[in-house]
Amino acid sequence: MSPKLDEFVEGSTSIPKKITQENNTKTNILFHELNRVSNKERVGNKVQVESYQLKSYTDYFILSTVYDAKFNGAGIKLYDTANQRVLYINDPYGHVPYCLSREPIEKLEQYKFPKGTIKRFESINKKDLLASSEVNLTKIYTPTPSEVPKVRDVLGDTWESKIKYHQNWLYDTQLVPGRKYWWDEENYKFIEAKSSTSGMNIPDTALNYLKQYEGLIDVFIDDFTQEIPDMPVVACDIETEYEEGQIPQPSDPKFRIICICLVDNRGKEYALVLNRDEIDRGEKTEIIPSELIIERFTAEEDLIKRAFELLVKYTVVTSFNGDNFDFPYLHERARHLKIRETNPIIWNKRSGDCNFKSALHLDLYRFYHNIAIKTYAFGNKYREENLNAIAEALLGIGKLKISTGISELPEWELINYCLRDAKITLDLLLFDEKTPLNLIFILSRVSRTPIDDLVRTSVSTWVKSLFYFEHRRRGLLIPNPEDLLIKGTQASSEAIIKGKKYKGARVIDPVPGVHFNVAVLDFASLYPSIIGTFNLSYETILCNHEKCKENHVPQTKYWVCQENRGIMSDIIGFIKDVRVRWIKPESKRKSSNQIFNRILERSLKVLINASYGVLGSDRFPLYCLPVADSTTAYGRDAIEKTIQKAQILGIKVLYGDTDSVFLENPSKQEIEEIINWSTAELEVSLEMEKIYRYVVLSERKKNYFGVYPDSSVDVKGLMGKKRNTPMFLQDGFADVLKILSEVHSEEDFDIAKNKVKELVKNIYQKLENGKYTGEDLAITMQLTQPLHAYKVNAQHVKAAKQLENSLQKQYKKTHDGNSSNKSFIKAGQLIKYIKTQTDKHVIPLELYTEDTKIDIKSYRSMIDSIFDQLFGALDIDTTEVATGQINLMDFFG
DNA sequence: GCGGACTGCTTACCT
DNA sequence: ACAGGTAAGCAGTCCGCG
Repeated sequence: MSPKLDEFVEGSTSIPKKITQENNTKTNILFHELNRVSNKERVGNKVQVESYQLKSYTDYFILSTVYDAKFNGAGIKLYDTANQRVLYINDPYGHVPYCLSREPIEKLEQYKFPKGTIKRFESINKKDLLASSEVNLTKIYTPTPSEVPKVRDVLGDTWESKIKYHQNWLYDTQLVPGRKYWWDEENYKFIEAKSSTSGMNIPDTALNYLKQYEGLIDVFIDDFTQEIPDMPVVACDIETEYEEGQIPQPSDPKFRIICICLVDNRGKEYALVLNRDEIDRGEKTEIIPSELIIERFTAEEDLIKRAFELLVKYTVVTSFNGDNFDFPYLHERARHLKIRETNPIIWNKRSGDCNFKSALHLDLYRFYHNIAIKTYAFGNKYREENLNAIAEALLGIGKLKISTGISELPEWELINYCLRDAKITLDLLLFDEKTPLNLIFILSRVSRTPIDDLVRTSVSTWVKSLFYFEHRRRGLLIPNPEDLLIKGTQASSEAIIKGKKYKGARVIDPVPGVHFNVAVLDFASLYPSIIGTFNLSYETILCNHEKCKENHVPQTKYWVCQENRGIMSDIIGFIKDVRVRWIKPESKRKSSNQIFNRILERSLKVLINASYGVLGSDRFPLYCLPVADSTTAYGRDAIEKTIQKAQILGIKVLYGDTDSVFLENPSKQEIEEIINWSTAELEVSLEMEKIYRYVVLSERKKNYFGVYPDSSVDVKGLMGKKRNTPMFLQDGFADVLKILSEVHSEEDFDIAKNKVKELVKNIYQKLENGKYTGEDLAITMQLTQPLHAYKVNAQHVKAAKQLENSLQKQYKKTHDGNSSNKSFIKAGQLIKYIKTQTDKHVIPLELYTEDTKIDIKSYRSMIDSIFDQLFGALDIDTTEVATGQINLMDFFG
């Protein structure tokens, strides 16, 4: 029973007869012979076809799936560990696309479907959680995935018809991307491979908790314990020529590619450069490493071909913005130069994605741009999402500064520049023992999202995928978004912010002043814990059981089911408990797996923290308002009860936000008592988060700073920290904090205050005397919309408009009076401007000159407000001055 | 015509 | 295209002033 390998070579469009044998009705998976397993690599004009056969007892990692239109079925990318190659195979299971209808076959047969829409009908049973009963459904098979929308058009009501085919394939086969499989030659299917590194046993303490999650641990265990393969990775960066004011674009690839750098994780570095007579070689600098292989080309075609030849050797190709620039440009430039046949890049113009058949493409711009990754995985360490900012924040090195435009750069400098970009790109995927790559793998496994989709999509897609996969595993009908609306579209609470759907967290009024010895307790993963503990899920909220109505959600009119475990609470609770009961303690223990465990912990945190948010988003396909509304209601209840408890114990609560309480000088016993009480009474675990030597609170919420016992400072929300504060003030603020961090007692404050006085006086003087540069004074603000979309002519918008005008004028000058039809200033861009005494009150930094009249008054009031925030609070305990209302000028004289 | 009270827009932060 | 809550600055508007 040996598979015929060449049955499906390129160009063949017929489907083998065996595929029609739709047997195995038990699992609804269709088997046929493995039709084609080949990995093509073309070198030069020769086409090499490497026939390949899946072997038994070989480790294959499933990387991703796609819909392969040529084959009309799923295409699967496997990583073959034995040969360190990516294999692209077509669906060996013979899965057929479908959607579901509630109508019986007889009824469906009366409908008129466009010709060729229906393959066949099949009657099946599934469990409908909303009806809490079995339902009879008809599975409507279609020839290709593109007929599914046509079925929907005719029937109106269909289920599971909006799931992407390549993802649906994974849910049906229950194969998990990122995980390791063996090929079972006898049965023509993948089987789970034994993990060589599953040495990580679950400690009994954790296991006791995880037992309650019926069988989930068996299903997910390999996600957490399996090793991640060591694959050949290459980072790629290209440089092109360009003209002033014209950014090279794939849609018009008129500029030459002058340099391509490739850096891999096996120590190889390539610089492919175009010989240009007009360009100086320049001086070879020391920065260029000796192991760098430099290849020079006279013809751009040869340079590109060589890049292709190198790229196809790798399993993972990584880039920074390769989806939107490097690879589409390379693709189109190759087409422009008529070298189509060796082009390994697959550019999906509609989605904007670039892929390789023989490799995974991971565009790090898209990954780091992901807000959940940015906040939960990297703790907001980088504030801007460009290569330089991210690399500087995470690696400590940024892009190279260059002396002139790319086009005019001496060759050595060009190589250095391009090489640096490729190097930091590689590092951004592999730093800290491959933290980002491992993060991608684990998230992909747990969320059941193909790896290349994972990098390009946001948490809502990941959580959706996880929920869908689990519905399918349990034989449950996946509800349509409309089905969930029966639970109510009107919130039970009223939001404090206008335009929001429901009420959120509770923020406690701070007690202004300086407080020594403050303990901060917080609830561990408050919202996920609530969802898990209180059984919140779309089918359990407002359930049909009369008895459950007693189990009401505090501060709302909702109740929650006590009979059945909710699917959402089960999954979210499970992952939360894996994290807090098992992985988190493990990641603090010294072991050979410690770094891996830390990454694992962070991956779970990303999923967990985002899971509540998606439930409250009306764009999420399993959006359920009462669930989100209840989650925050339980949250408010928890923090309010904790404050009451503290007060009963006689401990002063100084502040609290959402899931935290700041306690004034509590004893160890008191802390312990509150923590024990909360575990028992609230069923949500409260933890000791941190202790401040002292904390300075103002009358403002979400604004404070605390000093730890080791003198490090924790600043929250203060203006001095915000990025739209001019640099001279951010610096001044940092200096003041440094002085304050050295304060140990109330007496120290007097000394510190004198130092601070001097410092602030100095800032005033420097401002008056014009000692600050434009950079120092510039206010940086993000333009979140395109210029024309603004309703209000805000200052940063005014500045951006001035800059746009000036750039247009400049363009006109260099292009014979033709004005550019595109705008130079785009949404998302940061605008730097300076406050002036000109008619518009602002000027963009780019147009600032020595002669520009600064609006000193404005800047002075900025100094006032920034330091008022600090001293308003400081003065309360140290002097008897009233809260925060003193003007700094009066105060410092 | 001008300033204060007010609302709404915008950004950046906190949890 | 994950949530709501808070602070701050400014633009724009209305109102009262006779």
